Amino acid sequence: MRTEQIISIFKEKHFRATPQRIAVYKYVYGHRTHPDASQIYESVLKSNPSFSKTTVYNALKSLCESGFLIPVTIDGDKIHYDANINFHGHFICSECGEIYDFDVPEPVGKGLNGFTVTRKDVYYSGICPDCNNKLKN
Amino acid sequence: MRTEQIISIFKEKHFRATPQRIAVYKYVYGHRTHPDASQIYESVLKSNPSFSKTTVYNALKSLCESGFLIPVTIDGDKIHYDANINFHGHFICSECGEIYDFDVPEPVGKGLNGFTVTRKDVYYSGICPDCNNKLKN
DNA sequence: TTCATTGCAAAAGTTTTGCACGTGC
DNA sequence: GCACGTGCAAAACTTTTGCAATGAA
Repeated sequence: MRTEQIISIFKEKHFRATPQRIAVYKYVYGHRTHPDASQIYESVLKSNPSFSKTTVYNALKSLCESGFLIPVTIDGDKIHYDANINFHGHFICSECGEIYDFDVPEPVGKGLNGFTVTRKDVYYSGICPDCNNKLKN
Repeated sequence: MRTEQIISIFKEKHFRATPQRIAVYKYVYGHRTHPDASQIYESVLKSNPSFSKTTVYNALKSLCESGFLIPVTIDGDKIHYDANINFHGHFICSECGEIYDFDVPEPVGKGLNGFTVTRKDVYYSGICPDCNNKLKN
C-alpha cells in the first residue's frame, strides 16, 4: 500500500500518522506471513535504523486497537500480526511453525446472552502439506 | 476426580503416573477457571510444597501432548489450561481477563487439502456480562 | 534396574514500564 | 501549544534449558 493511502486511512480513524506507525503497518500489510513483533522490528529497522523496539510494540498495540491489524495468538508464545482484517481462519503447523490462512464461515456461539463479542478467531493446528511430505520420506 | 481414577486413565495411555502429574491434573480438572501455569503452580504448592515450577511446566506440556488437557492460547500472553476436552469455544473478557466456555459447532475450514488437522479452537473476545453491568453504572 | 521424570538455578525471550524528549495535528 | 507518540534502559514475566538426582514401572 502506498504511504499516502496509509496516511489517508489512518486519518479517517483519527489515528496519528507517525512515520513509525506507517512503516510498521506497511510492512505487515506487505508481508502476509503473520510476522511477530521481533520480525517486524528487525525488518522495519533496515530502512529506519532509529526506530526502537518499544515503539514497534506500541505501534502494533495501537494498530490492533484501532482495527488496522489483527493479533494472532495461535502459538501461545509470541503474538503474530495480520493485516487481512476480513474474517478467516488460521492454521499453524506444529512442525515448522508456519501460519496459513484458510476460509471458514464465522462460527455462531450459543448461550452468550449479555456478552458483547468484538472479535472471533478460528485456529487450527496440525501438519502442513510441506511437512507432511517431508515426514513421508 | 479421585486419585485412583486419574492413575487409571493415565495408565490406559501409558502415561507415567507421578504424584506431580496427578496433582496438576486433579487441580485443573477440579477448577474449571482455565488457570495458567503460575496459578496451577501456586495452588498445587499449597498441598505439595516440594513441587518445582519446572515440573509443573513439564507436567502441563506432557498432559497436553497426551490429550488430557487443552492449551488455551486466547490471550497471547500466558497459556491457560482446560480439562474439558469436549469441543467448545472460549470467550475472554478484555476488561477482567476472565475466560468463559460456550457452545459452538465445530467450524469446517475450506481449502485445507494436504493439511492434517489435529486441533480446532474457536476464540471470542469482548466484554462479559459482569463487566458490561459495571460499565453501565 | 532402567529410563523417564523431577528439581534447581540460570538463561532465554517476549512484553511492559517509567520518564524525559520529540513531534503530529 | 499540547497532547500523544517515541526512545532508552531496566524491569517484569513466562517459559526453556542443562544436568545431577530421584523414583515409577
